Amino acid sequence: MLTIERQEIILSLLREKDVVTVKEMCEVTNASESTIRRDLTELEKHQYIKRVHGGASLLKKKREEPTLLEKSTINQQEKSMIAQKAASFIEEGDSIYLDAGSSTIELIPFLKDKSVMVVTNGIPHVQLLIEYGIETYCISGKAKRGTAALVGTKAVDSIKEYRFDKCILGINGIHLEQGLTTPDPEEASVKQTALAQSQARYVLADPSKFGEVSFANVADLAGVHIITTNGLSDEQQETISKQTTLEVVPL
Amino acid sequence: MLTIERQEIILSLLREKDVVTVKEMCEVTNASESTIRRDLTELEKHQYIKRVHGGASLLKKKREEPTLLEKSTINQQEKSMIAQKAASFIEEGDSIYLDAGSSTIELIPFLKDKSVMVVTNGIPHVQLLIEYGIETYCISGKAKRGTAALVGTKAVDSIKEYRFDKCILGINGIHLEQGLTTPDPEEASVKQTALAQSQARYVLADPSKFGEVSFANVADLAGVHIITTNGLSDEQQETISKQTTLEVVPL
DNA sequence: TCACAAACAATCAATGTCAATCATTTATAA
DNA sequence: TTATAAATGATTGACATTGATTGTTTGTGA
Repeated sequence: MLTIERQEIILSLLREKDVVTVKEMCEVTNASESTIRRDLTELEKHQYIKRVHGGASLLKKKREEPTLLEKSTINQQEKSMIAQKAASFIEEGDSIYLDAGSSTIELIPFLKDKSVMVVTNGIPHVQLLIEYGIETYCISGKAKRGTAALVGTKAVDSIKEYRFDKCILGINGIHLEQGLTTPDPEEASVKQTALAQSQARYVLADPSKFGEVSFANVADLAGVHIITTNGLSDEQQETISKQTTLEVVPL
Repeated sequence: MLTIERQEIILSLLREKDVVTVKEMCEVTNASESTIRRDLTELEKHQYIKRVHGGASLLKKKREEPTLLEKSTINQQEKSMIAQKAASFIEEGDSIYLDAGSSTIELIPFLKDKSVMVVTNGIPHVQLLIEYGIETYCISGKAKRGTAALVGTKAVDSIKEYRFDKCILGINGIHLEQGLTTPDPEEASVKQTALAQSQARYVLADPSKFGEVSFANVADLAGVHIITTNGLSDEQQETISKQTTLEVVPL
C-alpha cells in the first residue's frame, strides 16, 4: 500500500470517528505501529490532524474541514440560495470583502453586472471573479493547503489597507454564547480583521452550523447579519434574533 | 504499444482509482518498470499527474486529456525544459519569487521535494504550488483578467516586504538595446520590483522572444540569467553573452 | 507517592523504490 | 537496403520506506 493511500484512510477514519487509536489504524491499514506513527507525524506537520496520546484527532473538535471539492458538491444548491440572498443586499458601487470558502464562492455569479469591487483571500474566488469580469483585489498571505485560503500576519495587515461597505463571511460554528467560531485560528484572525474593516457584516451559514462550536473564536453574534435557510426551530430563530439579525431563505 | 496509448491507459487508471502503483501500471500495460517510470516523469512534467513514492496520483484539478496530449506539446514541452533548467539552479532552502505566466508555472513540478519557499503573483501558480505541498505566499494586488496575475501598487508594495534568493520571471521581449520588455506597464513594475528584491535573477524565454521589443521596459540585460532553448544563431548567442549570462537548453 | 502498562521517539536492518546508465529492440529516414 | 534515431527493458547504486527493537516518557490507579 502506498503512503498516500494509507494516509487517506487515516483521514477518512478520523472524519467518521473524531478520535482514532493507533491500534485501530494499524488494523485497518495492515501497517505497523511505527508506520502509522510516522504517518501521524507527517499529517500533523501539514496540519491535517492533531496527535493525542494513544492516537490522533482532527484539528477541529467535530470533524475535518472537508476539502473545497467535497464541500462544494454536498450542499451546493442550499449554499447557492443563501448566497443569492446575500447578493440581494449588495448595491451598485459597493466595495466588498469576500471570505474564502465554499459558501462565499457561490455568491460570485450573482455579482455579475453589479459593478462592485471585491477583495478576497480565496484563491479560487479570484479566478472566478475575474472570469466574471468583476474588479478583483487579492490580499497577500500564506496559502493554506486544503482550502486555498490566504492567512497569516501578512493577510491580516493586507486587509487593513482596505475599507469595505460590506463583508461576506463563511463560518463553521454559530452559538449563542460562543458566537462565531471556525477551526483554524489563523483564519479566525483574518475574519476578525475583515469584520473590523466593514460597515455591514454578513455571515453565510446553513442550519447545520447552528449550535456548533469550533476551536477558534471569531466574533460574537451582535452586529452581524446571519443568512441561512429554514431548518431552524421557531424557538432557535427567536433566541438568535434577539442577539442579531437573522435572514431566513425559504427552500 | 504506442507511448501515447500507454499514457492514456495510465491516465484512465488514475481516473478510476485516484492512486495507482507502478506495479499495477506495469501489469496492465505489459510494459517494464523503466518505461512506466519514464511515462510518469513525462506526465508529471506536463502536469497531468502527481508522482508519489511507489506510484502516481491524479492532480486534483482535472485537465483535458486527449487533445492536449496529442497537440499542445511543442510549446509546452519547450517551456517545460526551460523551466527544468531554471529549477536546476534552485537550491534547498531558497526563497523564490515566481512570476505569473505560462512559462513559470512549468517550473512548479520541479520544485517538489526541494523545501523551498515561494512567493508568487500568479493565481494559478498558488493553486498548483499548494497541491505540491510547497510553502507558498501570495502577494496582494489587483487581479488582472486574462493572465490572472496580481499587479498594481499594492502588488509592488507587497513584494517589497520580501527578500528573495532567486527570482524567476517570464518575459515577452529580449533586445540588445531595449533590454527586457513586456506589454503591460503594470506587470513591468511588478517584475522590476521582484528583480530589485532578488539576489539572483533568472528569465525564462523561448527563442522567439529574442529581438522582440514590447511596450513597457522592465530592465536591461545586465545581471540577469536568461534561460532559453537553442534556436539562436551563434552570432546572436555571442552578442548577448557579452551583456549577460545565457543558458541554452539543448532540445 | 509509587509501580505498572501503554504510548512514544530513536535506531537499525531488510525491503522497496528511484534515477541513471547501457545494451537491445523497434521505428524512421536516407 | 542501410544508417540513424527513438523507445524499451534490464541493471545498478543511491535513497526512502518499513517493521522490529530499544530505552524513555507519559498516563493511570493503587
